[in-house]
Amino acid sequence: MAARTARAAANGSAPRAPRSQWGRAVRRAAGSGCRAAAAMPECPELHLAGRFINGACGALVFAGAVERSAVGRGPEVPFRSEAYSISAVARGKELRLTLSALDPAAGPSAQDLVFRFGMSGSFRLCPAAELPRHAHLRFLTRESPPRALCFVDPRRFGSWRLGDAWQPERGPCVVSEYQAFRENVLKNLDDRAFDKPICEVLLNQKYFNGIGNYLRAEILYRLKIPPFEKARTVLEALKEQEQERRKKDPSLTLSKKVKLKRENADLLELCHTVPMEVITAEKQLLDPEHSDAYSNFKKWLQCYLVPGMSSLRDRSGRTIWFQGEPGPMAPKGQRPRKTPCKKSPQLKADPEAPSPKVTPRASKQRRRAAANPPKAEEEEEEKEEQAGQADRPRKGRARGRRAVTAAPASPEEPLSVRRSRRTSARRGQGEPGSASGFGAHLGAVGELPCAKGTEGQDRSPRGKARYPLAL
DNA sequence: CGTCCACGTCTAC
DNA sequence: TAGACCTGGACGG
Repeated sequence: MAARTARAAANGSAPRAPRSQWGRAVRRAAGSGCRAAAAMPECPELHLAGRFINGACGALVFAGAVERSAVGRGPEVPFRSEAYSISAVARGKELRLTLSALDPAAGPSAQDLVFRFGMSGSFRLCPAAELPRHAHLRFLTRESPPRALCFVDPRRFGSWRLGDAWQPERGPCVVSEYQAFRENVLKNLDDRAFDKPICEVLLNQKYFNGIGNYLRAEILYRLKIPPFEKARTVLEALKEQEQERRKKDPSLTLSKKVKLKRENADLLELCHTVPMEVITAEKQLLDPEHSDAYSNFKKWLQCYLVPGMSSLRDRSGRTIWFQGEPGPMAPKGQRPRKTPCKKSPQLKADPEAPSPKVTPRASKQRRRAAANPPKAEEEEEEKEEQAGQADRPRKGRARGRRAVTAAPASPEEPLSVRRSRRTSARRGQGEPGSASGFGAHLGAVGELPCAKGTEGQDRSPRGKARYPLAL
């Protein structure tokens, strides 16, 4: 596709195609008797996982013990019952499962678990005989060919803990506790946390529980807020706006107020409504009939991973996608990378490259620490029978599923690769295996609440800055 | 085959 | 504020 050829064009620095683990997981699940809650773990996905579990498992009866893989990053679950049900509720980037014995007289009556999904966690319901790889926690149904509700997490950054407590440091959920979330932010603007650029603060789960990397880009993009504007500046302004609005309101009818509010949503409101769009839209994504989940999601994205947008590394090394000015607190020494617009490569010698020019070195390096002791191979999965007791046998390469590459048996090979990240080493977009690239066939989207309006191509309307601050 | 990148926390200098 | 923690897909050579 054009975007791909455009690749090296621009600055020779276009971010690479989206790694579609997500789409893959969904498609794979759809094709194999598995039902899946989509992964892309930010709060919409956690909420959808909860909805998926309540919907797909609400009527199921589970039985026996909870199985854990040898490498899962969480404790054994000390619950066993001849018949129990499972329900779920999400809060920000956490998901709580409640296992409830149907006959409480017969043993432990309930057990709560709180999950975090890391970068790759998801839940799936599959035939127990066909467990997916990396199914680190499994709840088995009592049916005759049993099925398993699995917590699947290839990268194992996810985890679970026993008990019903949410992580105490995390703030109210942007989706399910909007008012509390809003107040928590506005009441604490003197916190040093808000000294940072808005794009970095949006990832602070103490205040923005549920926002992750794709949501922050989408939210800032909607308002055209420069990502490296100071957070307090942005949010204080919003406080005043709120009061202004309140003054004018009395004269308006309720429906007008509602309309006004929707059309002038501020940053904190968007922290609620943007994730809500995903939750609403993804009814289809969870629907196994809808094999098109991933491409629908891609079409929904207006900024994150979108060709034509700029990107920079923030101070924690995460890529922030945006359009227009990066803002005053942008890290120096990085050129904003512009991804090629899908059509013509026209290499605009990146017009806006505000200040930075110096040192082409990126600030963040991913190093491969040699700290990889020869890992004891783990079989995990199917038969890791005992091994349970061992407090933490982790650290293995989980090569489940025989087949392929049984992982080099060479414990040597410290893998101490130093990764120098050339700022320029990024490539083009394009999603092989998916007929529709970004921006293609927008007409087909149908129901997706695409605020952009589906005026066909052109994802970068470069238009109206809604950002109220003088810069 | 090697390199780069990814939806997120954590803890150790 | 660097890393560590992981797997795996895409791409370049």
